[in-house]
Order: sequence, then C-alpha cells, then structure tokens
Amino acid sequence: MKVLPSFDWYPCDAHSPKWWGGLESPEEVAITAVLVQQTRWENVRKAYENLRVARLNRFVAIKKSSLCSIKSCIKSVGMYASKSKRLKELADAVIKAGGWKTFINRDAREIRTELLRLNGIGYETADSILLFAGNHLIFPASRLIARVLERIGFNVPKGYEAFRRFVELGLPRDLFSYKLFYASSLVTTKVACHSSEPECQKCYLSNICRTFAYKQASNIL
DNA sequence: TTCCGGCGCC
DNA sequence: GGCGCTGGAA
Repeated sequence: MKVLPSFDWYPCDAHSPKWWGGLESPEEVAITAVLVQQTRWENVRKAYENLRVARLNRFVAIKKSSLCSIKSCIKSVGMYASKSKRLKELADAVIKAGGWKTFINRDAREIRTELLRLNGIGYETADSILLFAGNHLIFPASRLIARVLERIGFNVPKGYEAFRRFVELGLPRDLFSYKLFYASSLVTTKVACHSSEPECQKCYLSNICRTFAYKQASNIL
C-alpha cells in the first residue's frame, strides 16, 4: 500500500513542492521574501541568481559584505537601496541570534516580534519567512489573497491580523494546507485575478465571482 | 489613507 | 513616460 505524504511536508528540499519559486534553501527563501516586496517574481529571480554568483545568498556572507555589492546584485527588483539595507539588518539579527538555524528554530512568536522590529519587515514579509523559510504554522495574509476573496464575494475583515485569523480559522491547521492555499491563491492572481483588468475568462472562479457577474451585467447595459 | 520606492514592461 | 508589482511606514 502506498504511503501518503505527510501534511507537514518539509518545504525546503528537492522532494517538496516548489512553494516559493522553487527555492530549496531556507535562507534564500528569507532573502527573497524581502526582495519580492512590491515586485514581480521574475525580477527577483535575476536578483538571487546574481547573489548566488557573488556568493551572497547566505546571511553570514551578507553581514560581511558591503552595501553596494548587494545593491549591484539586486537592481532588478527595484527599491534596491532600501532593500539592501533591509537585508543587512536581517543578516545582523540572524547572526546576532547565533546563525540561521538558531534564529529560525525558536518559538514563532519570538521570531515574529523580532522580525517586526526590523525596519522594512512588516507582517507579510515576516509571516512569509516564518511559514516558508521556517516551517512555522502562520499564514502570510497577503492583500492579494484578500482581493481574490473579496471579488468572489467573501466578507473579508479589514486589517492584516484580522484577515490572517480569518484565513487561519478556515484552513486545516497544517503546513501543507497553509502553503497550498497561499501558493494557489497567488497563482490565481498571477494568471487571472490581477489588480486592474482581471482576465476573468481564464479564471476557474468566474462562475461564482460577484465581480465577474457585475462586469457581465454592465457590459449588457 | 497616503506617500515612498525603482524596476520592467506597455 | 505611465503603470503595476507576492509592502512598509508615517
């Protein structure tokens, strides 16, 4: 009899789904979580490839390196001046905690508080790091996901923490479900449910979507 | 809620 | 040149 995969699948090795752009290194996941802020993933890919070539894809290296060498690697992501500072600050915190493994293998609330204190790391980035780089059971409640749910007719609570609890209450409490819902929702936004001019004809949700129904109704008028 | 931030792409 | 993007801070 076949053994089913565990719902607590470890996220960062070659045998797990490509939740986070196919990256297998937890440190690269954390680094790209900062880089992807307000940026398309295609531009992040170029940046982390440059970081790999420069051997700046680990926090020990980032801490030791100069600000401008990081900047030159991550130009493609935009806002590289502030993001390179954010990476340095994150690297400082990681090294200060005793390295990546001791940093990330702690109580999630403790890590979260520390991340949120850093300049340039807000709720979404912190929770992305916790779930995808750290395997902690916290849902990164992206506004993009709220937008999808709002459009199809959910009464989504306002504010990050309220929305996060809303999603967490609706999901099974396991890593696989959190990651699957996050990843698939973002694919939905990427393929069809864009912020402006969504491509509803491509969307598997269009037949239950209030926004699409409204669009159709106004086209008829 | 508004401003900031820079890129890649139309 | 304008616009949108897997946000953050004031």
